[in-house]
Amino acid sequence: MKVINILLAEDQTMLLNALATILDLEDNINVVASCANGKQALSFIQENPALKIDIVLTDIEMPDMTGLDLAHHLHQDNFAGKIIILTTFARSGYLRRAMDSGVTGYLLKDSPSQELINAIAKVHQGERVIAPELMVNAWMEQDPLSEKERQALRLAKDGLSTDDIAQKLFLSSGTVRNYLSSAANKLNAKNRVEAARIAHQNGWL
Amino acid sequence: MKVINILLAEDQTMLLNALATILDLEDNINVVASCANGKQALSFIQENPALKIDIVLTDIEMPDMTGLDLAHHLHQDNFAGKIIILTTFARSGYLRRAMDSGVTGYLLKDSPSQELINAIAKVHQGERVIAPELMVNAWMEQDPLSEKERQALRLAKDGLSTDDIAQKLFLSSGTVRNYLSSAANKLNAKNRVEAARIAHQNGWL
DNA sequence: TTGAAAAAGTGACATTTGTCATCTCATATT
DNA sequence: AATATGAGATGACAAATGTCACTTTTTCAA
Repeated sequence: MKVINILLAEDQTMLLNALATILDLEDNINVVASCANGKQALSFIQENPALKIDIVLTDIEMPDMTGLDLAHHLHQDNFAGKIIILTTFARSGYLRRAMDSGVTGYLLKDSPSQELINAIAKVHQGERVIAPELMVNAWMEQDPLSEKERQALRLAKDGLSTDDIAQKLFLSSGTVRNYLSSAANKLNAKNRVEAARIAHQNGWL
Repeated sequence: MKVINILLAEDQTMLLNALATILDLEDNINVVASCANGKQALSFIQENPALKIDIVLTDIEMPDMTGLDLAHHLHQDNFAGKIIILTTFARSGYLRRAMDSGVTGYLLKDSPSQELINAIAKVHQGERVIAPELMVNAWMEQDPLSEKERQALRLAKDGLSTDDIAQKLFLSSGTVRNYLSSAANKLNAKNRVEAARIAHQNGWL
């Protein structure tokens, strides 16, 4: 029987350990590395070019380097294996970015662990596996925000004042207000706070 | 050897399944039930009074009923077993409420799975186990918010306007502004958004 | 190099939010 | 009955935010 070599990247140690254990219980799966973030995973892969890694299974939101950034880097390096994203969030923006980075599997942490095991087998055989929750509104509308609007929203989300945001972004406060106003407009929000919430929920921040 | 009977409550199915699997691998641990939220767990316990459950291991933030509410109910019902909280967040407000509900273990999902297994053994022997990250600022300052301030902040966090909040709480908009103002004051925040963020981070919402 | 587009800034005004002193009214206290 | 006490309301003002038309500056391709 062919063994599938897997690298894990997940910042929640409890889940990382638990996943490593249950995957290793499968006799056609071999966990070759457990990493706490994208940077660790990327380093490991680059420093062990001889090691055959069939699948990288990674979370998205992690410190140092996110799973999306990891996928992006691997894609550019022509990484030979497949990439599966395992995340809490059914955000269409995340899925889009994942697809753009050549990801072939996107599962939610809400699904049963057996589904992960099935997905690993399918992806290894060359299939795509996308959690059904995402297919629904996946191609809804894409991120309407400009980069500056995104940056301003990100700061506004934490309650920074217009002036504080202006300082951080090296912009005039008037410009910041313009950006936030247009962002709220694009997202049909009544104010910057609601706009930030909507953008965040869609994976646009 | 004495077997420890455990009930799990965790809304993230992947983690729930994985934890159930690795705990069942331990030969002195028996997972008697896996529940998706506090309500399910409470029902199961109430409907199976004959079943001996030594430990309830529960997440906090879950739909329908949180782990803190579950602990509160069990405490009032004089539940015979121990309760261990397993959560992502090191929020002092959560810990305080947990302690008030007779919880004897509080672990973070950031810690390795082996630590959970150790904690289960210790708690079963009557010890308390609190994640060290919590001890640091645990008794810092307690929740300074009034109930109305809390409610107002919760709504303000999502970007509701003063008037919207007033409607939902059946208060005049002036009163809402007073509450939000005094909340921001208590939390040393510059505005309602920052106040909501601080309160949320401390587990006060 | 020039001229259209994009990015950033300005100014004016309306609306919302923050602050605070004060008022009302129902509920306890004695 | 007299009086505290606290939740909620009000009004006035300051400050921040939202909106929009318009100007200036930068960028970059023809």
